[in-house]
Amino acid sequence: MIRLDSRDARPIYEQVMDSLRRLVVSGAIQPGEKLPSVRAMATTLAINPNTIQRAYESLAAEGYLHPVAGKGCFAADRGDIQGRRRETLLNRFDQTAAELIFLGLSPDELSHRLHAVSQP
Amino acid sequence: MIRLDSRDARPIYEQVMDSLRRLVVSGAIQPGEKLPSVRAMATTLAINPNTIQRAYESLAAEGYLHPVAGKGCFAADRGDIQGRRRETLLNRFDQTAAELIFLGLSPDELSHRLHAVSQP
Amino acid sequence: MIRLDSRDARPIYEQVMDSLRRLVVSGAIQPGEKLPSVRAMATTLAINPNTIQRAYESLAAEGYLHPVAGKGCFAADRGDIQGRRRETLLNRFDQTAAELIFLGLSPDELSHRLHAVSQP
Amino acid sequence: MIRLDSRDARPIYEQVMDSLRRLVVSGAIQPGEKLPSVRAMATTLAINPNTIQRAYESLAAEGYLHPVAGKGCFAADRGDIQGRRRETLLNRFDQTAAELIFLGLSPDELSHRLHAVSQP
DNA sequence: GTGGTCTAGACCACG
DNA sequence: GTGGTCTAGACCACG
Repeated sequence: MIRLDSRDARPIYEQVMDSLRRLVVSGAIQPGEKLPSVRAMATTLAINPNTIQRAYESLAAEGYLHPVAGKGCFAADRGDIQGRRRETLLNRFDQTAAELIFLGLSPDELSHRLHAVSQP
Repeated sequence: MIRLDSRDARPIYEQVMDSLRRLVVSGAIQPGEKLPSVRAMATTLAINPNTIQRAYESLAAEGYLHPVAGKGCFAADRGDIQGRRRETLLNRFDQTAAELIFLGLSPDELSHRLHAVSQP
Repeated sequence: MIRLDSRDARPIYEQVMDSLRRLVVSGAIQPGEKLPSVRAMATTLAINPNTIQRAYESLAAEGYLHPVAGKGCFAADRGDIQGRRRETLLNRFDQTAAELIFLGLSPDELSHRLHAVSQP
Repeated sequence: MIRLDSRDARPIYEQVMDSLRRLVVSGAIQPGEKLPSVRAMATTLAINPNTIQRAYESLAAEGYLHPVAGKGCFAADRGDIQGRRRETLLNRFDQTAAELIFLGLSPDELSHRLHAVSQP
């Protein structure tokens, strides 16, 4: 489920964060579901545990998961995800859309894409 | 017009690239228009010329501007912008939209935003 | 016939050289034919005469044209073109072909291209 | 393996790029193989690390290698090489061939060279 | 240890 | 004057 790409210039912990967010967004990981332990995931991905630890901490800061001492990390409910993350995404959405429209795509085409994305 | 944010984790040359792209996309910089010279902009922003040089080079690789040795850098036409940039933006658009929809925004709300963005 | 491209990173005198070589190679300029004077061509292309002068001198060094004092520059016969230019081209040919073959093109495909090039 | 020629008019980073491309094309460097670190190669060639860095970056942009921060640079697979590089080479191939044919070489001679190049 | 970024300063080709 | 190249040296993130 989590694929690391050595050709990807981004640091590994960011790739891990991105993969986990996508699994949550797609429903592959359900709210309240327990995530693999830091050590387990580090072993599976053949990665330094510190790297997974950092990804988990950052996702917890965003509200995507919440750690329970001695029990592990659990996927959060949508409502828990920080407003700051939403702002970041809305800014990115506007800027990306503006540039795509500048490059010749019509708002209707992009609208179409939106509905395709929302009904997978 | 170009604002650098020291709290922004991204490197300076990327912030410069982003600002310049936005100025082109918004029409504040017109196709064919001459940009400030590497040294002029470096002085204005109180940044090392090499850093501006790098931003200009990367924007040239994307097709956003074309340098003419001895003359200066000029904003390109939309048609000159590399297809790879478009793909990057479409991927970002889909992922950002998917996460926003997961966070509770409806496709219709995002559609509204699209049209707001396209008619400034 | 000679088109300068401001988007081309190469210096103008090289672009001029390249255009003139191509005109000779294609037969658009015949052996012995008189070329426009430095001043005439500079005016036509809206370029500094020094730039044309440099292109003419370099082409003369390669054997592509020979200047006649007080008369102008004339296109040379094939036999006059320097052996050094031929060596340069053969090296470039081998290297370019090797890389194309590495990238997956077959020698036969390239052979086909050769014959297409030779019968325009 | 990498030879720099001070008489060569091309900048050092391009000479380095050319040498590395040739090593990859010839198979002396295999896909996935690790290249010397930026600093190691800089020391070997008695060149500033920034110059090597630039060569590596440009080769990465072409798809010839991919850097992994903290790990090193690795030779890519053929499939990763950008299509733009292929177009550049095809243009160069056609022009070089056209000029060689103009200079008296027959397409058959060049065809022979192709097969010699492909079976080293 | 490795690549990524940045500064400071220099010289050159082009036109 | 302008962009292009190069050197020297520094600090940082990542793992």
